[in-house]
Amino acid sequence: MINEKNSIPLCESNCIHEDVVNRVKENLPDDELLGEAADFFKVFGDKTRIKILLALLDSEMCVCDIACLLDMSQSAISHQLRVLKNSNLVKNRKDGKVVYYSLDDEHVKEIIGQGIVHIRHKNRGE
Amino acid sequence: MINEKNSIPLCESNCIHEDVVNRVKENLPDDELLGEAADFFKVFGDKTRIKILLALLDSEMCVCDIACLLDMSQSAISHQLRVLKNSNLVKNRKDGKVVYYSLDDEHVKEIIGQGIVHIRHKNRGE
DNA sequence: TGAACATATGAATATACATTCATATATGAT
DNA sequence: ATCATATATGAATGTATATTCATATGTTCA
Repeated sequence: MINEKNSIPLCESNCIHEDVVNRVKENLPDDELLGEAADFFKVFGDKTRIKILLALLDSEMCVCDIACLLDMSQSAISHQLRVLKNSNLVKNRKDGKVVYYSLDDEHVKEIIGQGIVHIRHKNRGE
Repeated sequence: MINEKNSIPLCESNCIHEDVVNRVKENLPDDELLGEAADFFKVFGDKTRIKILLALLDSEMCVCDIACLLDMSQSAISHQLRVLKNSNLVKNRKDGKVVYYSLDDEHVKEIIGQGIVHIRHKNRGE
């Protein structure tokens, strides 16, 4: 069935509030930036990585120690450290056989902090 | 081959820097809280959801308009809104057939803002 | 009551990704 | 040079999840 001109807007083809949609559309940051933002938060969306970041907030650590701390395999930790490094959240230095990782972003603490604030707020409310 | 007593600590079974590991272990928040924090950030780790949140930062919107804005199906948006609602990031009100969604967390703006700051900083540096 | 419509939802599918396993690389010690 | 060790990495696997599709629910209007 074809929509006639001046018919009541259908949801599938038209917006109900076209003015709102147009205004919001103009204000949205560009798509690529939003994709990068999503990828950034995705990094924090894993318990193992959160733990690694919090651990490094305390002090630099080698792969081996992180694996020991979290009771996980060296390989798993190494893979995750690569993710964190690709996201520019950690950096590393090599000392002989040992590779030490440390934070490379001064915002990590605040970001995780805000997440925890949200949780506490939410847990209190319900 | 069995490790003898007093042998040099092996990475797989022992930590290299036991003191550091022990100190960090004491300072780590409890496991459940970290899991919730990870789940919280996971919600931000999706481009569609980031867009929805940013849109709602501007004004409340109905499902239909959000679908129109993002050029996605009503069903996909509805599913994502449920995720956002379960995370207490959005709330809704019903007006006849139409359901309007709006933000339910005053931190959303700052959290996404920090993500974008990180991206810009990173993109500048390389 | 029945038709049109806005939204919600369960199942299916396709894709992303975390961990494991096996192995490669690099460094230090003997 | 050989061996032990610390880390990195590619492939495989299992699990999580984003979207689609079909359909259910709830509301308005005639």
